[in-house]
Amino acid sequence: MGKLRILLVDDEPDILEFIEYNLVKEGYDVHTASNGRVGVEMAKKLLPDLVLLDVMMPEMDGMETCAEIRAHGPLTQTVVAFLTARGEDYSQIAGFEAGADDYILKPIKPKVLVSRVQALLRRKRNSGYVGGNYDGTGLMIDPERYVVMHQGQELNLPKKEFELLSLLASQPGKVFSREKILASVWGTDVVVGDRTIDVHIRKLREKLGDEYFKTVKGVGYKFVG
Amino acid sequence: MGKLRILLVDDEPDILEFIEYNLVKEGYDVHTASNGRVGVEMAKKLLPDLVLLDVMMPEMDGMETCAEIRAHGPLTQTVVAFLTARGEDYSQIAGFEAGADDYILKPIKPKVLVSRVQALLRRKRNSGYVGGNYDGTGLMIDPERYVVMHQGQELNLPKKEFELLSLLASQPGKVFSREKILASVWGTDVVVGDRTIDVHIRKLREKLGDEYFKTVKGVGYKFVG
DNA sequence: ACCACGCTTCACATGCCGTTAACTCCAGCA
DNA sequence: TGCTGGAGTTAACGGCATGTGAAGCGTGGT
Repeated sequence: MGKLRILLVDDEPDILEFIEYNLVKEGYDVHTASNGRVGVEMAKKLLPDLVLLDVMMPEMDGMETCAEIRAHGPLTQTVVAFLTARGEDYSQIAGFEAGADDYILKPIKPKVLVSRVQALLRRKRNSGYVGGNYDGTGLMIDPERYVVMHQGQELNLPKKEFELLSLLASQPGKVFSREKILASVWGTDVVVGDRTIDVHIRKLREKLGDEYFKTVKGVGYKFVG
Repeated sequence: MGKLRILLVDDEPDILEFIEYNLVKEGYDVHTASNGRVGVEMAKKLLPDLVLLDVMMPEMDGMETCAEIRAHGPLTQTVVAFLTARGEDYSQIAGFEAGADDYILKPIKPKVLVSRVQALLRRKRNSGYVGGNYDGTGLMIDPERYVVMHQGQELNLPKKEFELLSLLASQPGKVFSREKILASVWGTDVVVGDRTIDVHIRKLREKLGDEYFKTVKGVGYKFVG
């Protein structure tokens, strides 16, 4: 699981550079496009996790770009946010209707931008911080470092256990069927016995506590944060 | 379907009145509180769909209020958004970390406010489907998490009961024949005795209340929201 | 070569959940 | 009133999905 990819579309080079600088500094994989047309093409190839779109652009504006992105199947999981200048209130309205998930107000302040982006990506896939807080009671999964923080302890999990945990915790509360789990963690072509998943679940329960993993008989397992 | 309930918490009467006016006009069921403490109490009773929280409040600020709301089980489905004045940038950061779903910038413009609120509630509605209504007496079935919310309580139903409930509640008022129920929940090839459906219906009646399930003698059962 | 570790499998235990059977209840009908 | 058929109720049974401990098996490091 690599860095989170962000696609940035704006026609003003200064803004592109400014935002890119701040997001790269935070460890994101940032790509840029200077107009909507190119943006859509790049989005289709990159499959970014987040697209930041300037509303005001020549040739193809943010709304239109957003609509095209929304219309492309593989990008349904992508979060789209608008960059908009103060006073363009109607942009906000139309933007939400066009399927935007959020908008960020210009002029952009680095801290706000980063916080907003983090919140959006967290909302998309909770793979980052699970359990809601940093105060030790929760669970924090770091897919980049392959490390789990639990009650202030750094825990190194074996590959399969980590991937299983990541999957379940990516959408807390959601039930994953054994089928889905197998397909996602083991791959569709691998064949393993019935009890394999149970055993891994048990190991996670041993290491992290019983309360995190709920069995839904006949259906699958779910992670409860 | 009842009106969507919104709880508004702010210490400035002018703002309360202004926002309330605009939201009531849109058909929402708006309640107000003038400080965080009262807000939390009201939220627990009302189980609103959306809470709008001013960040700057005496006694108990928005962040704290949000944390308390987030900590209350029955309110997990509730969307929380902050109202914040321009320039309070750090509020935004802390706000997202405190579990807010969005924040709305002051000064508030009616159209933006309404658009924002609609977007938030739409996002909420997409997360689970409802058999019945939002007004607390209702029932919310979440197929993804395999749970049923009932009177603010999270209910875990066994597989067959859940599927039976899902089927009946998918079209409230419609009568499903025993034949159809068997075909849908049990499958066409499985053969079970006459009383099996009755028993499951009874279990649902025990857990959710008699009033939801109406028997139509000689025909089948129907769910009444 | 040995050990440690991670992944899988096996054999058995456990307990929930679905089903059934044997009733009772109720309404319609003659 | 008694008969009849459909539905409600209850408890008990037993299967099967899952839990569990231990034992294989391959691999990579020392």
